[in-house]
Amino acid sequence: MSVDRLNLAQQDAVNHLRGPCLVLAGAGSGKTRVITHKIGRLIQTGLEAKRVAAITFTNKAASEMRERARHLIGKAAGEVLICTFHALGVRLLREDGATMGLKPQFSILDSDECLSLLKDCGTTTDAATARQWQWTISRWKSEGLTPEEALAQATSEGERETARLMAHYHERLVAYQGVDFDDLIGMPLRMLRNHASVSEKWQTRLGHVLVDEYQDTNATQYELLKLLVGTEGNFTAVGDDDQSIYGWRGATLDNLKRLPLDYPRLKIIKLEQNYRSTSAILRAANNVIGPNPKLFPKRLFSELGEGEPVRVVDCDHEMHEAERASARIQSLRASSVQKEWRDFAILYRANHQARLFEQALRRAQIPYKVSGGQSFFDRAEIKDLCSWFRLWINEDDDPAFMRAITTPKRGIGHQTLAQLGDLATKYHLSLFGALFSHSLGGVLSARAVGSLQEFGRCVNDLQHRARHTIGEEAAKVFLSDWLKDIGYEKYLQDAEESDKLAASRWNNVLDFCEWMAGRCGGRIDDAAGASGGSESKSLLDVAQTISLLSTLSEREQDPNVVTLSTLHASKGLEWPHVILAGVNEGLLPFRTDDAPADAVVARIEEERRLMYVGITRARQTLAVSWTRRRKKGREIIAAQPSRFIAEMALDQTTAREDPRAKLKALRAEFALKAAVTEQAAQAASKD
DNA sequence: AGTTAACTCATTTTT
DNA sequence: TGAGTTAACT
Repeated sequence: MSVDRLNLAQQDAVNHLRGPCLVLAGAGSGKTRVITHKIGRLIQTGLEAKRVAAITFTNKAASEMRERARHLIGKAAGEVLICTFHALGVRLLREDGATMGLKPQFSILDSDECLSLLKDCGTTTDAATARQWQWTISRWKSEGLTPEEALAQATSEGERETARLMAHYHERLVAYQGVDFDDLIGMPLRMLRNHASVSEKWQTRLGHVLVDEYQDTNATQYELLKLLVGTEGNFTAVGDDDQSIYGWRGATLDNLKRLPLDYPRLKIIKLEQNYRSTSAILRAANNVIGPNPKLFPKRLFSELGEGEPVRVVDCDHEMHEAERASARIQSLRASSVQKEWRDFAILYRANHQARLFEQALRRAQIPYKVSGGQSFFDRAEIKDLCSWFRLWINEDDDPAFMRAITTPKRGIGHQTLAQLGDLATKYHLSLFGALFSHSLGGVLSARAVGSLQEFGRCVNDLQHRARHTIGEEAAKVFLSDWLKDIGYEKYLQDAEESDKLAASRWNNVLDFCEWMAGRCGGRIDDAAGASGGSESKSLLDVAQTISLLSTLSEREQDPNVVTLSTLHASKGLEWPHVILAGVNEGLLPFRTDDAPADAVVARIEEERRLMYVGITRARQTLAVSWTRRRKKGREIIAAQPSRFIAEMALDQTTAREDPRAKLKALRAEFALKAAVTEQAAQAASKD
């Protein structure tokens, strides 16, 4: 391994091997390179690979990190614990959760299941209020509050009500042997706090902990990290206070402020050279972030040259904006050096804005992908299958039970299940546990009891076989037999109106099985970090880790297409050509008029960082567009450009939009009108 | 039990 | 504009 391609600041960060280290890594300053090199250096200087941990926020970041580490240091990278915060939490709990009364086979409930659980516990079935509860409770949990503490600090009757609900919700989770995502941080934290032997064990095991995107950590993650590294404090936190855009979900910059206080020996290193963007782009970025108060002042610079001026594009309305974005991509791609579709990205504030851009790109026959959106594992058919897996792992997982027993329909209706539920509650059993209760015959018909128990036996049988299904081929056979058994393909065909849709869902199922089998064969990386290496695993082992995943990492090699993404989802990525759309006052920054006065300042600061993140995604060219009118609900209102546009200091950094592009956009607009009238004509002829 | 018709209401989102 | 949910119906 060589250090010669690192600049001085990067070398400092890599060579500071003992004690606490904070690396303030500006956008595009090579932070992943620093992390991977530091992993390598730690191992090189004698630390066992398995005692090094690198923690990220997303599975994607973890996979990338693992890939780059393997590239740099080879085989030893496989031993390094590279995983998300949550996967680390899972590992802590599976190993030592017994100290908290948690079985090693506990289930992880996704947010939908938590939501229905909350509806169950609460007094309303209204989705909006349930979501509100969920959000509040998650917030409290991310601050490390127990239900009792939440109740104590609640300031309104509404909050007290929610806190009581939280207690109730928690009891139910314990009964299921289930945890939600926040628990994956909160429970290990309490475990390490309350059990000195466990925290000593982990402190000894981990020789150095590196944390990526440190500015995104919340209060519980800070404490967890603190307990993991002990008083020695052998850790490297890498982050950028200017890219903190997840405050609304509990991330707090206090974690950066506290670090020098909690660790007086903290070594602080700033990475200020940007290797990504031109000076013109970077200047715009610096100007936008400038007004924010600075925790650790830094100023990014680039040696890539001045580059193209940042363009500001004003549009009449949102559809016009989409057409011009599409036209810009076409004209840029046609100009000079050859460019790929994948070199372009359109970034916007909110998901729904994607639709207009999709239309425009489709009309122009430009291939694209919408990043974010619904994840593979959120699809109903995948969740159906996962509910069975979960039941094999943990019979007491009631949400999984409910889903599995009703998909496909097997003649067991609401009434029957309600009776079963009553019985389970009465005798403090899980639904599965109640299946074979002697009292069942008293409340249900023999027929109902029969089908319930048949389901139970079926689950037990599958569970037993899944445990002994090891390796890729065996898993394939098992899964296809199982799907045939429960008649899942037929279920999809019956449930779906169009054959086409049913076929595509069935295709998802097949993809998923293929992927599961691949993991059993050990040929796919274990992004959840349940176990390293590439040996064969049983189907049950594999099933244990999937609740943490959201994408099928393997088949997601970026195809050559234009990216549409929210600003939030764009963090950490980069493109040669970026279009920042909808940069309107009221959208970016998002409406600030209704917030309480003291919150407005903090809100604008975060919005400013969001704009900063957007700008710094661009390597070579950046266009910022806004509309003179925009839709708000049902009505169309006059709109202003975002204050951030003025703050980028236009006169120095920008130039007028190329008139030819305007012409092209005009032409595109005509094409659009034609398309619309055609559509209308078609619709009319249909009726 | 399952389907349709009216009705509401819209940031950011990973795990 | 559309998705998602509820209530009422068959």
